[in-house]
Amino acid sequence: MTGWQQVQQAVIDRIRAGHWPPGHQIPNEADLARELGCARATVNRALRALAEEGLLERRRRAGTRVAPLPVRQARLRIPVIRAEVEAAGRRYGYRLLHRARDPLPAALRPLFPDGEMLHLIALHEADCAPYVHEDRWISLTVIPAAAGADFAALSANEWLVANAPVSDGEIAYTAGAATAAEARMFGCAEGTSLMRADRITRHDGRTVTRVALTFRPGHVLTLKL
Amino acid sequence: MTGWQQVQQAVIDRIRAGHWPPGHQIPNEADLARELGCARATVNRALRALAEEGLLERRRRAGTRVAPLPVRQARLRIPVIRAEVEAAGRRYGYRLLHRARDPLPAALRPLFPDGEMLHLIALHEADCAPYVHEDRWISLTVIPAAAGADFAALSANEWLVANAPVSDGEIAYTAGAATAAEARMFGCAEGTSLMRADRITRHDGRTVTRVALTFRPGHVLTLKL
DNA sequence: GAGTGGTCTAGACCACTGT
DNA sequence: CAGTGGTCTAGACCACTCC
Repeated sequence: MTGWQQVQQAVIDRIRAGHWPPGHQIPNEADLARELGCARATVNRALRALAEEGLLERRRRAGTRVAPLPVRQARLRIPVIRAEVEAAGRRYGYRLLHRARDPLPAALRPLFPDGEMLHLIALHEADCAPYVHEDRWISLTVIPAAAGADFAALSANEWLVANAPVSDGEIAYTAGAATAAEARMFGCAEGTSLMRADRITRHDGRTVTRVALTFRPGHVLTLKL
Repeated sequence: MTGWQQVQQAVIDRIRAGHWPPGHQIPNEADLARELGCARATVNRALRALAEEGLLERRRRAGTRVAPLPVRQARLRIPVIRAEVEAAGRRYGYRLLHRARDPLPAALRPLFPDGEMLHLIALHEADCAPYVHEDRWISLTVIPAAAGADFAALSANEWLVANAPVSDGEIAYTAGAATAAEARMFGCAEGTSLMRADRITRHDGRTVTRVALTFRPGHVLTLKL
């Protein structure tokens, strides 16, 4: 009965009971281990998991504290669009609409200092209906192999997850009104609310790719707590 | 040079190099430890982290496989709205607009079988301008103490994180058009695109609270890969 | 039944950082 | 400088599950 999950529960219980209020420094690992009758490694495992969840804050030498404002975190599983469509039992389609070494718009200049870029525009379809519109820029300086990839056969996303080392990035979601062109494409009224995503992927501090996605009307973004 | 991060990198390198294609079963922990010259616990730590990231799939007896389609995951830190506003250097305001034991709408009936509910409507403000509109239902069966809480002084979210044990839940984001009432509240045109969130929080399989949030125009939802 | 990952232990050393 | 968490080790036992 000395599992790390029990240790975790014991800590949670004391926080909930008010014995350890927000901001309070809790005993160090060695003391907790002695008190709970387990090895320090077990306590470490339990506390590390709680810190990842945002319930605790840990710093060397400074010790472990109860987070002042417990920040809840949710996980978003970002599916490859093809998998998302097929999981819904619909037929996936992909059409490459544009591919060229276009000059980089000024707005994106800060992201890609080197400038040698590949520009792709594509449409993902579900049962032959437009599903997601994709406007992507890929740095040929960071990923030279992209110049020779056949993006008409395989979507850029799928090619990149298999061929590009990725370390970090961000996604920003916003709600926006459909332009006239988007309204035509999705068969909706101009001004309809659409979900947009702007995704930047980096490796070693250099931007690998930036993609602007526009989802069909009614798209739902689901996250698990 | 036998840290778990080095083990992790070694595994990633082999996957990238194509030695271990998607779906391939990789050597077991003991063999990998011997080959890389470290303890099995170190290999375990590395592989467990990669499995959490979605790059590997692990099952007892069946071994460890490279995920067929590496599902990238992003983390959303869900801030307490007050902290979000204050972090932007703006003054936070909170107004409780409605509080009553209203009858549960039929649409929400399946979520709360027991039916004794508290209904709250509130507005979060930044620099006196509407920031987020909140429409919340709290189960008094699951959280009886909520009946006596002073939600005029402290937002329901902050009260709940401090007083309600929470195990899991979901958030669903959508883009929608502003209703006439929302347009008046936010000072925007009717039909303006707004980000909405529908959040359900559970404990022990019972729904604790359900909240519908409507964000001011231009809200950006940012996630880190 | 046997092989795999999941976990625990006791001890040790290291890295960081507050004082 | 000293105290804390971060990590590694070698060994052990257990839980699950495929064969």
